[in-house]
Amino acid sequence: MDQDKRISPKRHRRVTAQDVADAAGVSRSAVSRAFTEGAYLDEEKRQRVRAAALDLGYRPNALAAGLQGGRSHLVAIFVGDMRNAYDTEVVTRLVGALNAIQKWPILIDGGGLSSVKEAMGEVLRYPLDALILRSGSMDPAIARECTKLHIPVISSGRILDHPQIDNVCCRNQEGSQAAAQLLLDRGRARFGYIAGPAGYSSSSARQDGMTHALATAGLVPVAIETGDFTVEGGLAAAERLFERTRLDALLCANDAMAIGALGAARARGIDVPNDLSIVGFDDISMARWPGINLTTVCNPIDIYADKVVELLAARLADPEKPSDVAYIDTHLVLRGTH
Amino acid sequence: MDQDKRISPKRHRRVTAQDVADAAGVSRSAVSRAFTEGAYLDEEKRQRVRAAALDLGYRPNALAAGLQGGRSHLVAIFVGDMRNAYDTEVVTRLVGALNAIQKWPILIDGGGLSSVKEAMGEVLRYPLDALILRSGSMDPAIARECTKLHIPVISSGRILDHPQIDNVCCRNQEGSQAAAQLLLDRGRARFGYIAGPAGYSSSSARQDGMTHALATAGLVPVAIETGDFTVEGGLAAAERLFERTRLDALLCANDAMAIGALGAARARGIDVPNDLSIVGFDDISMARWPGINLTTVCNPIDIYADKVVELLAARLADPEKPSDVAYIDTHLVLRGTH
DNA sequence: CATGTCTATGCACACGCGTTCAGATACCCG
DNA sequence: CGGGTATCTGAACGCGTGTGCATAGACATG
Repeated sequence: MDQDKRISPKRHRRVTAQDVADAAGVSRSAVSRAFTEGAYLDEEKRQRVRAAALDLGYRPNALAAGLQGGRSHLVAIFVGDMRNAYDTEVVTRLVGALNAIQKWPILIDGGGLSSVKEAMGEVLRYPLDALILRSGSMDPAIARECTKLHIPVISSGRILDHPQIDNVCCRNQEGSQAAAQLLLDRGRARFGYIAGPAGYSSSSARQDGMTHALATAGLVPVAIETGDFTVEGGLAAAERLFERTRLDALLCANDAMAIGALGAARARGIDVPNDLSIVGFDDISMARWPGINLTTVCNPIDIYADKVVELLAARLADPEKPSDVAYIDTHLVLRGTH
Repeated sequence: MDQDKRISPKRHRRVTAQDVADAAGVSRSAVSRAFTEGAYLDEEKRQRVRAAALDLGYRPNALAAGLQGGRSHLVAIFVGDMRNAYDTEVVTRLVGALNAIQKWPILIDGGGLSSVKEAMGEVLRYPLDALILRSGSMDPAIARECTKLHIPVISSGRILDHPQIDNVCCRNQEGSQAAAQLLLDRGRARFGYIAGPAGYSSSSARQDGMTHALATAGLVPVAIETGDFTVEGGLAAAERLFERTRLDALLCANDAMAIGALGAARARGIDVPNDLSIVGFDDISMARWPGINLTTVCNPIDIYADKVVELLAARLADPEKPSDVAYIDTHLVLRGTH
C-alpha cells in the first residue's frame, strides 16, 4: 500500500483536489466546495476534507482557478526606474496595499531593463486583473494595447489621456507655486530651478508653478539647469548653476536632486538657508533624515497609493465606467533649508 | 456577417487561439504550433497565423500554458520590510535580474502586512517556480511548507539550515571585524555598538566580528544599544549611548542606523571623525550622498542579487541537487566618518 | 397524502493551451 | 512502381479548478 504513494510518474506532482478527494473518501466536487464559502456541504464532511487537505499540504491551484473564468488576482506594476527613491517608496506602498486586498503584484522595473517592450509583452500573456504604471517613459502604444486586451490601466504620476485609463496625479503646479511663494515671502528674488529630463510632465508642471508665482511678483527665473532626478545629477546641475550666477532660491524638480544641490552648496561654502534657500519636491523619507532636513513639497505617498488602489477597485467593479483622474493635494513641509 | 463579431456573450472575452485559427482559416493546433519553436508548420501558414494574431492582439495565455505541466515563470519575493533601504535595493536588483531571465517576481512585503502567514498561504496557491526570501523574520514553518510543495526556496541574508533550501549570505563577521580593526589601527579604544532587534542573525554576527577584533587587542565593547534598523532608531540608540558614556568608535549593524547615529553625534556637537569614528554596514546608495559620506562595510548588492539568481537557475536545472550556501565577500569603503 | 422548499451530492462541462497520435501528403531511392 | 522517410495537419487528450445541472433525500406545509 505504501507503494501506492510512490507512483510519482514524473517529477513531484503537486497535490491536487482529486488526491484530497481520494484521501477523504469524497468526490472531487466536495473538495472544491469545502473551500468555497457558502457552498452546500455537510459540515462533518467539510471538516474531513479540510483535515485531509492540511495533511497532504493541498492548496487550490490559482492558475487553474484563474483560468476558469474569474480573475487571476495578478496585477502588474510597471516602474519607470526603481533606483528613484520616490518611485520606490510609492511602489512599496502599492505593494502593501495590493497585498492587503489579496492582489499579487508582479514588478517590472523599466530602469534595469534593456527591452521594456519585450518584457511587457511577455507579462501581458498573463490575464492580469490590472496594470499600474508608475511614472517612467512607457511607450503609450503599450498602454493602448492593454486596453485592447481589456486590461484596466491605472497611470500614476503622468496623465495618459485615454478613455479607458484612470489616472492619479498630484497637483504639481500648485505645489511648486506654493513653494515659490514661500520663498518670495521670505524676500528671495534670484530663483534657480533644476528640472528633470525632457519629457517628464511632472517636472515641467512644477517648473510652470514656480514661473507663475514669480510672474505675479514681476520676476522670472534667473537660471535653469537639467538633472536626471538623481542625487548625483542634482549635485552636478547645482554646480553648473553656481558657476553661472548667484542665486538666493533654488527649487528642484524632486527631492533627490535637491539633496544633491544641498551637497553642492555646502561644498562651495554657501550658507543654507541663510544665503540660499533650497526646496525639493515629493518629501521622500530621506528628506527628514538628520543632516539633510530638507524643506520640500509633500506629495503624500500613502494617499497616493491608496488612491491608486481605490481607483483599481472601482474599475474592477465597473469595467465600463468612464475614466477618472484623481488629483492629490500637496502641502509644504517646512524644515531647515528654506 | 459583421454581426458575427458581436457575439461577445459575456464581458470582453480575451482573444483565444481558436479565434486566431478561425481568422486565419486554420486549425487551433496550427496556431499553437505557429508560436512554438521547432514545430512542423508550413512557413506560409505560419506567417498567416502570425499576421492574424497580431491583428487580433492575441497572445498565448500564460495561465493555461503554466497549468499544462510546465513552469509558471512566476517567482515570489518575500521581503522582510521594504521600508528598509538595503532590502529595497536588493529587491530592486533582484527584480531586474529576474525580469531579464523572463521570470516574473510577485512581491510580498512583510513590513506592511498584518498577517504574513495568511498572505504567504494565498500566494502559494500559485505554482511558483521559486520563492526568494529576503531577510525578515519569516516563520520557518512556511519555508518548510514550501519545500513540501516542492517549490525551491532561496534565502538571502539569513541562513536557513534545511536540505532543500539554498542560501546567500555575506561574510558578516569578517566584514565587521575588518571595520573594527580599521578603527583599532587608527588608535580607537572605546567602542560602542548599535545592534539590530533580537533574532536577526546578521546583526549578532556583525557584533561578534567586532567583539572578536577587540579581543585580539585586549579590549571589550564599552556600551551596546539596540535599534530597529531605521535611521530614527539609530539616532535614538546613539543618544542613549552618548548619555551613558564617552566613545571614540561606534559600529552600527547597518547603514541606516549609522546615519541616524551620525545625526545624533552632530546634534550633540561631537566631531566626526576627529573625536568619534562611525562605521556602518551594507553600503546603501545613501551612504555616499553628500552630507552623509559614511565609511562602511560594503555588502555588494549586485553580486548578491546575481548570486541569488544563479542559485535559482541551478536549482531549477536540478531540483534534487544538494542545498548550497554562497558566501559573499565584503570590503571596507573608506569615506569621511572613520 | 400531495406538494413545495431546502440541503446535499456527483457528473459533466468550460476555461485555453501544449502535445501526442494517427493519418495524409510529398519526396527520394532502388 | 513500391516502399521508406520527412514534412504537415487536425482530432483528441490532459492540465486542475469552479460551477451549472440534475437527482435524491429530508422536512415542512396545506
